[in-house]
Amino acid sequence: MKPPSTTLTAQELEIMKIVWRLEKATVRAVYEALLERRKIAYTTVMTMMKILEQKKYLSKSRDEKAFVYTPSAPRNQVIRGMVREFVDRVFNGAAEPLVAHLVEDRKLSQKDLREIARMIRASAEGSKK
Amino acid sequence: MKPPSTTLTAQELEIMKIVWRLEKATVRAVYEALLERRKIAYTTVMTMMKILEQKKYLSKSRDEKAFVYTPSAPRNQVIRGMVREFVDRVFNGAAEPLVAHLVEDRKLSQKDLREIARMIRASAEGSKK
DNA sequence: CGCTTCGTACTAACTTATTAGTATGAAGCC
DNA sequence: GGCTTCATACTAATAAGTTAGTACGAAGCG
Repeated sequence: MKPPSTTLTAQELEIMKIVWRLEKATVRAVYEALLERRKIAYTTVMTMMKILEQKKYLSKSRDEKAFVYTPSAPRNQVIRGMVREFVDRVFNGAAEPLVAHLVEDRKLSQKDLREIARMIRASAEGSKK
Repeated sequence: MKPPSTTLTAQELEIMKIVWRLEKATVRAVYEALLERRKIAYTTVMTMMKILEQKKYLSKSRDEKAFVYTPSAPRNQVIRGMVREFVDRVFNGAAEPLVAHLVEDRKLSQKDLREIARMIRASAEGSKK
């Protein structure tokens, strides 16, 4: 009785990004957005979106001619889940080493660093009070 | 002429974590370490380690009776690659939103936050000079 | 020496992911 | 009305990942 898989694969995430951006989209709209990046068949997109519906990331409703898909959960919530899963899988749940990697790898600009420092202060305030 | 796949899957990473910890290991050693967590067959571990050798994450050398596997690359380097891939795939290369999620999700303790602040200062020093 | 243990190589079964083709029906145009 | 367009449902082919069984040789033991 286990829910099978449920995590977003790389290509599923690509599609979700598009639907989040458009807020709602038909298969055709997603197909055309994807075409700008790579060759893909219309039916392939349809299959993927059907899977995303099964996985509960999208829900569909009929509108005139074609189905319109909308995200079942906000982007932030889903991404947060992916970050959690990644931190658990790679760092056994410890987030600090991940940030250490980002800092060492110069993935963060000076502006980013200032922004993070600001968030840290805000977070410290929030949990102090 | 492209190298097929090359990324570490979840179970491959589990094995790599063990080998990194032991520094070098036979199939049996990894098998026994894995058994503490879950039921798995000896030959399954062997197959996985053979795949890891093909993917160039492990290299083997004969020692007395059995093969001894050693990591081909240091842990930090491989993990850094995984972080990069994740940041690219999920955040289109932007690391700052990832940290924002960690902060919002309270994944970082006060101690972590202080440590990160320290790293940020060190990084600022390093790039300033 | 014959039997058990340990190790490797090879093979296999099953699952999930990825991509796309075919069939079919509704809608619109000339 | 017949042809093209667009949409869905169903089917399929391939690849990758996961797990493990079988065959077989070497080593050690009683």
